[in-house]
Amino acid sequence: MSYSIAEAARRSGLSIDTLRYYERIDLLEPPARDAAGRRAYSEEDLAWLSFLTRLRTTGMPIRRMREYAKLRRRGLASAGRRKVILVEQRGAVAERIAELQACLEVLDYKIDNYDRIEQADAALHREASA
Amino acid sequence: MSYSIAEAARRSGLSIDTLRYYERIDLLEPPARDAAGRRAYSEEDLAWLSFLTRLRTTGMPIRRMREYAKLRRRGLASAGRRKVILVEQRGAVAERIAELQACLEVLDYKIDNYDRIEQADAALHREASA
DNA sequence: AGTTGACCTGGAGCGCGCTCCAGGTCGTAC
DNA sequence: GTACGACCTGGAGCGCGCTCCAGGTCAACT
Repeated sequence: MSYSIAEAARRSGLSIDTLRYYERIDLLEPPARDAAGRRAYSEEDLAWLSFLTRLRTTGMPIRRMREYAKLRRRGLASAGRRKVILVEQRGAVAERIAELQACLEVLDYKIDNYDRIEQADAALHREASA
Repeated sequence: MSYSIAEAARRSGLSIDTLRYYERIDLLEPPARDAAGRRAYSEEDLAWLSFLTRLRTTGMPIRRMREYAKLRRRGLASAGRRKVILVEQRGAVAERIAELQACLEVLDYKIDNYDRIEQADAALHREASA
Protein backbone atom coordinates (compact mmCIF):
# COMPACT_ATOMS: atom_id res chain seq x y z
CA MET A 1 0.00 0.00 0.00
CA SER A 2 1.31 3.42 -0.89
CA TYR A 3 0.00 6.95 -0.66
CA SER A 4 -0.04 9.97 -2.90
CA ILE A 5 1.45 13.12 -1.50
CA ALA A 6 -2.04 14.46 -0.85
CA GLU A 7 -2.92 11.33 1.13
CA ALA A 8 0.36 11.44 3.00
CA ALA A 9 -0.28 15.06 3.87
CA ARG A 10 -3.74 14.25 5.12
CA ARG A 11 -2.49 11.37 7.22
CA SER A 12 0.54 13.11 8.66
CA GLY A 13 -1.14 16.43 9.24
CA LEU A 14 1.67 18.18 7.38
CA SER A 15 1.13 20.22 4.25
CA ILE A 16 2.12 18.96 0.83
CA ASP A 17 4.70 21.70 0.66
CA THR A 18 6.11 20.68 4.00
CA LEU A 19 6.44 17.08 2.86
CA ARG A 20 8.47 18.16 -0.15
CA TYR A 21 10.44 20.55 2.02
CA TYR A 22 11.31 17.81 4.51
CA GLU A 23 12.53 15.68 1.66
CA ARG A 24 14.63 18.50 0.26
CA ILE A 25 16.38 19.08 3.55
CA ASP A 26 17.04 15.38 4.09
CA LEU A 27 14.62 14.79 6.91
CA LEU A 28 12.83 12.26 4.83
CA GLU A 29 14.33 9.74 2.46
CA PRO A 30 13.01 10.36 -1.03
CA PRO A 31 9.93 8.17 -1.24
CA ALA A 32 9.33 5.74 -4.11
CA ARG A 33 7.83 7.11 -7.30
CA ASP A 34 4.98 5.75 -9.38
CA ALA A 35 5.20 5.22 -13.14
CA ALA A 36 4.40 8.87 -13.75
CA GLY A 37 7.15 10.08 -11.41
CA ARG A 38 4.79 11.00 -8.60
CA ARG A 39 5.78 10.35 -4.98
CA ALA A 40 4.40 7.18 -3.46
CA TYR A 41 4.76 7.17 0.31
CA SER A 42 4.99 3.83 2.10
CA GLU A 43 3.62 2.95 5.52
CA GLU A 44 7.16 3.20 6.80
CA ASP A 45 7.50 6.68 5.41
CA LEU A 46 4.35 7.64 7.25
CA ALA A 47 5.54 6.09 10.50
CA TRP A 48 8.77 8.03 10.25
CA LEU A 49 6.83 11.20 9.50
CA SER A 50 4.70 10.63 12.51
CA PHE A 51 7.77 10.31 14.70
CA LEU A 52 9.26 13.41 13.13
CA THR A 53 6.16 15.41 13.95
CA ARG A 54 6.42 14.20 17.51
CA LEU A 55 9.94 15.50 17.68
CA ARG A 56 8.85 18.80 16.17
CA THR A 57 6.06 19.05 18.70
CA THR A 58 8.61 18.78 21.46
CA GLY A 59 10.31 21.79 19.92
CA MET A 60 13.34 19.97 18.57
CA PRO A 61 14.97 22.20 15.97
CA ILE A 62 15.04 20.87 12.44
CA ARG A 63 18.82 20.97 12.44
CA ARG A 64 18.80 18.38 15.23
CA MET A 65 16.16 16.28 13.57
CA ARG A 66 18.35 16.14 10.50
CA GLU A 67 21.18 14.88 12.63
CA TYR A 68 18.94 12.14 13.94
CA ALA A 69 17.71 11.32 10.45
CA LYS A 70 21.26 11.10 9.19
CA LEU A 71 22.22 8.69 11.98
CA ARG A 72 19.18 6.58 11.28
CA ARG A 73 20.31 6.14 7.70
CA ARG A 74 23.55 4.68 9.02
CA GLY A 75 21.67 1.84 10.65
CA LEU A 76 22.14 -0.02 13.88
CA ALA A 77 25.67 1.15 14.48
CA SER A 78 24.35 4.65 15.22
CA ALA A 79 21.76 3.51 17.76
CA GLY A 80 23.86 4.74 20.67
CA ARG A 81 24.15 8.25 19.34
CA ARG A 82 20.48 8.35 18.44
CA LYS A 83 19.60 7.35 21.95
CA VAL A 84 21.71 10.16 23.33
CA ILE A 85 19.73 12.63 21.26
CA LEU A 86 16.43 11.28 22.49
CA VAL A 87 17.52 11.24 26.12
CA GLU A 88 18.67 14.81 25.79
CA GLN A 89 15.37 15.78 24.24
CA ARG A 90 13.47 14.04 26.97
CA GLY A 91 15.29 16.21 29.46
CA ALA A 92 14.48 19.33 27.48
CA VAL A 93 10.82 18.39 27.33
CA ALA A 94 10.65 17.72 31.06
CA GLU A 95 12.19 21.12 31.71
CA ARG A 96 9.80 22.80 29.37
CA ILE A 97 6.84 21.18 31.11
CA ALA A 98 8.09 22.43 34.46
CA GLU A 99 8.51 25.91 33.04
CA LEU A 100 4.99 25.90 31.63
CA GLN A 101 3.59 24.71 34.91
CA ALA A 102 5.26 27.60 36.69
CA CYS A 103 3.68 29.97 34.17
CA LEU A 104 0.35 28.32 34.74
CA GLU A 105 0.57 29.26 38.39
CA VAL A 106 1.29 32.86 37.56
CA LEU A 107 -1.66 32.90 35.18
CA ASP A 108 -3.92 31.42 37.82
CA TYR A 109 -2.82 34.04 40.28
CA LYS A 110 -3.49 36.86 37.83
CA ILE A 111 -6.84 35.42 36.85
CA ASP A 112 -7.81 35.21 40.50
CA ASN A 113 -7.01 38.89 40.80
CA TYR A 114 -9.25 39.70 37.90
CA ASP A 115 -11.97 37.62 39.51
CA ARG A 116 -11.70 39.72 42.64
CA ILE A 117 -11.89 42.91 40.60
CA GLU A 118 -15.06 41.67 38.96
CA GLN A 119 -16.61 40.77 42.28
CA ALA A 120 -15.74 44.12 43.81
CA ASP A 121 -17.21 45.77 40.76
CA ALA A 122 -20.41 43.75 41.01
CA ALA A 123 -20.69 44.65 44.68
CA LEU A 124 -20.35 48.30 43.79
CA HIS A 125 -23.22 48.05 41.36
CA ARG A 126 -25.42 46.32 43.91
CA GLU A 127 -24.66 49.09 46.35
CA ALA A 128 -25.33 51.79 43.81
CA SER A 129 -28.72 50.39 42.89
CA ALA A 130 -29.72 49.57 46.46
CA MET B 1 15.00 53.54 42.50
CA SER B 2 15.52 53.27 38.79
CA TYR B 3 17.66 51.16 36.52
CA SER B 4 19.80 51.75 33.49
CA ILE B 5 18.97 49.73 30.43
CA ALA B 6 21.92 47.46 31.16
CA GLU B 7 20.63 46.82 34.68
CA ALA B 8 17.10 46.27 33.42
CA ALA B 9 18.42 43.80 30.88
CA ARG B 10 20.35 41.95 33.56
CA ARG B 11 17.36 41.81 35.86
CA SER B 12 14.80 40.86 33.25
CA GLY B 13 16.97 38.39 31.42
CA LEU B 14 16.20 40.15 28.14
CA SER B 15 18.84 41.76 25.97
CA ILE B 16 19.26 45.50 25.74
CA ASP B 17 18.18 45.32 22.13
CA THR B 18 15.08 43.41 23.08
CA LEU B 19 14.14 46.00 25.68
CA ARG B 20 14.33 48.76 23.09
CA TYR B 21 12.50 46.56 20.63
CA TYR B 22 9.66 45.92 23.08
CA GLU B 23 9.36 49.62 23.61
CA ARG B 24 9.27 50.29 19.90
CA ILE B 25 6.45 47.85 19.32
CA ASP B 26 4.44 49.18 22.25
CA LEU B 27 4.81 46.26 24.57
CA LEU B 28 6.42 48.49 27.09
CA GLU B 29 5.52 52.07 27.92
CA PRO B 30 8.49 54.30 27.22
CA PRO B 31 10.34 54.41 30.52
CA ALA B 32 11.40 57.66 32.16
CA ARG B 33 14.62 59.27 31.01
CA ASP B 34 17.46 60.68 33.07
CA ALA B 35 18.94 64.13 32.52
CA ALA B 36 21.11 62.82 29.70
CA GLY B 37 18.15 61.22 27.88
CA ARG B 38 19.01 57.69 28.93
CA ARG B 39 16.23 55.27 29.84
CA ALA B 40 15.56 54.88 33.54
CA TYR B 41 13.42 51.82 34.23
CA SER B 42 11.25 51.81 37.35
CA GLU B 43 10.41 48.84 39.55
CA GLU B 44 7.01 48.83 37.93
CA ASP B 45 8.58 48.62 34.50
CA LEU B 46 10.57 45.63 35.67
CA ALA B 47 7.51 43.94 37.14
CA TRP B 48 5.67 44.38 33.88
CA LEU B 49 8.66 43.03 31.97
CA SER B 50 8.74 40.04 34.21
CA PHE B 51 5.09 39.33 33.51
CA LEU B 52 5.68 39.83 29.80
CA THR B 53 8.46 37.28 29.80
CA ARG B 54 6.12 34.87 31.54
CA LEU B 55 3.63 35.32 28.77
CA ARG B 56 6.35 34.86 26.16
CA THR B 57 7.47 31.70 27.90
CA THR B 58 3.98 30.32 27.54
CA GLY B 59 4.35 30.89 23.82
CA MET B 60 1.96 33.80 23.56
CA PRO B 61 2.63 35.58 20.28
CA ILE B 62 3.83 39.15 20.54
CA ARG B 63 0.80 40.35 18.64
CA ARG B 64 -1.38 39.08 21.46
CA MET B 65 0.86 40.51 24.14
CA ARG B 66 0.51 43.89 22.47
CA GLU B 67 -3.22 43.54 22.64
CA TYR B 68 -2.96 42.86 26.35
CA ALA B 69 -0.55 45.75 26.83
CA LYS B 70 -2.89 48.09 24.99
CA LEU B 71 -5.82 47.07 27.19
CA ARG B 72 -3.74 47.55 30.28
CA ARG B 73 -3.05 51.12 29.26
CA ARG B 74 -6.79 51.70 29.24
CA GLY B 75 -7.01 50.91 32.93
CA LEU B 76 -9.60 49.13 35.02
CA ALA B 77 -12.34 49.28 32.44
CA SER B 78 -10.46 46.75 30.32
CA ALA B 79 -9.97 44.24 33.14
CA GLY B 80 -12.67 41.94 31.76
CA ARG B 81 -11.07 41.67 28.37
CA ARG B 82 -7.66 41.19 29.85
CA LYS B 83 -8.97 38.35 31.95
CA VAL B 84 -10.40 36.69 28.86
CA ILE B 85 -6.98 36.75 27.26
CA LEU B 86 -5.35 35.19 30.29
CA VAL B 87 -7.99 32.51 30.64
CA GLU B 88 -7.57 31.64 27.00
CA GLN B 89 -3.83 31.47 27.43
CA ARG B 90 -4.20 29.28 30.48
CA GLY B 91 -6.16 26.85 28.33
CA ALA B 92 -3.51 26.94 25.63
CA VAL B 93 -0.78 26.25 28.16
CA ALA B 94 -2.67 23.34 29.67
CA GLU B 95 -3.11 21.86 26.21
CA ARG B 96 0.53 22.33 25.42
CA ILE B 97 1.54 20.58 28.61
CA ALA B 98 -0.67 17.64 27.74
CA GLU B 99 0.83 17.50 24.25
CA LEU B 100 4.35 17.53 25.65
CA GLN B 101 3.49 14.80 28.10
CA ALA B 102 2.24 12.63 25.26
CA CYS B 103 5.51 13.23 23.45
CA LEU B 104 7.39 12.35 26.58
CA GLU B 105 5.76 8.94 26.54
CA VAL B 106 6.76 8.36 22.95
CA LEU B 107 10.31 9.37 23.79
CA ASP B 108 10.38 7.02 26.75
CA TYR B 109 9.15 4.20 24.57
CA LYS B 110 11.81 4.85 21.95
CA ILE B 111 14.52 5.18 24.55
CA ASP B 112 13.46 1.86 26.04
CA ASN B 113 13.88 0.32 22.63
CA TYR B 114 17.37 1.66 22.34
CA ASP B 115 18.12 0.29 25.79
CA ARG B 116 17.06 -3.14 24.63
CA ILE B 117 19.24 -2.85 21.55
CA GLU B 118 22.19 -1.99 23.73
CA GLN B 119 21.55 -4.93 26.00
CA ALA B 120 21.18 -7.35 23.12
CA ASP B 121 24.39 -5.98 21.71
CA ALA B 122 26.21 -6.39 25.00
CA ALA B 123 24.94 -9.98 25.23
CA LEU B 124 26.28 -10.67 21.77
CA HIS B 125 29.70 -9.46 22.77
CA ARG B 126 29.72 -11.60 25.88
CA GLU B 127 28.82 -14.58 23.76
CA ALA B 128 31.46 -13.81 21.17
CA SER B 129 34.21 -13.53 23.74
CA ALA B 130 33.08 -16.55 25.74
C1' DA C 1 41.79 68.23 25.77
C1' DG C 2 41.36 63.57 24.81
C1' DT C 3 39.76 58.99 25.53
C1' DT C 4 36.62 55.77 27.05
C1' DG C 5 32.36 53.59 27.48
C1' DA C 6 27.52 53.46 28.12
C1' DC C 7 23.82 54.91 25.84
C1' DC C 8 21.01 56.93 21.86
C1' DT C 9 18.36 56.48 16.97
C1' DG C 10 16.68 54.55 12.63
C1' DG C 11 17.01 51.03 9.89
C1' DA C 12 18.93 46.76 7.92
C1' DG C 13 19.72 41.87 8.47
C1' DC C 14 19.09 37.21 10.16
C1' DG C 15 17.70 32.29 11.28
C1' DC C 16 13.82 29.53 11.44
C1' DG C 17 10.27 26.85 9.37
C1' DC C 18 7.64 26.85 6.33
C1' DT C 19 4.60 28.62 2.16
C1' DC C 20 3.82 30.17 -2.29
C1' DC C 21 4.57 30.70 -7.16
C1' DA C 22 5.50 30.03 -12.19
C1' DG C 23 5.85 27.05 -15.56
C1' DG C 24 5.69 22.38 -16.88
C1' DT C 25 4.33 17.12 -17.25
C1' DC C 26 0.96 13.31 -16.80
C1' DG C 27 -3.22 10.44 -16.72
C1' DT C 28 -8.21 10.51 -16.82
C1' DA C 29 -12.86 11.95 -18.29
C1' DC C 30 -15.61 13.92 -21.73
C1' DG D 1 -8.23 16.07 -28.89
C1' DT D 2 -8.84 18.90 -25.20
C1' DA D 3 -9.87 20.23 -20.64
C1' DC D 4 -8.98 19.24 -16.02
C1' DG D 5 -6.71 18.30 -11.87
C1' DA D 6 -3.08 16.33 -9.34
C1' DC D 7 1.47 16.37 -9.32
C1' DC D 8 6.36 17.93 -10.55
C1' DT D 9 10.72 21.36 -10.04
C1' DG D 10 13.56 25.26 -8.62
C1' DG D 11 13.48 29.17 -6.44
C1' DA D 12 11.50 33.28 -4.22
C1' DG D 13 8.96 35.15 -0.36
C1' DC D 14 7.11 35.51 4.26
C1' DG D 15 6.05 36.19 9.33
C1' DC D 16 8.18 35.92 13.59
C1' DG D 17 11.16 37.62 17.10
C1' DC D 18 14.75 39.32 17.67
C1' DT D 19 19.82 41.08 16.68
C1' DC D 20 23.15 43.91 14.74
C1' DC D 21 25.08 48.05 12.78
C1' DA D 22 26.54 52.90 11.73
C1' DG D 23 26.89 57.11 13.27
C1' DG D 24 26.12 60.11 16.97
C1' DT D 25 25.64 62.27 22.01
C1' DC D 26 27.02 62.70 26.61
C1' DA D 27 29.35 62.25 31.30
C1' DA D 28 33.31 60.75 33.71
C1' DC D 29 38.12 59.97 34.11
C1' DT D 30 43.22 61.05 33.28
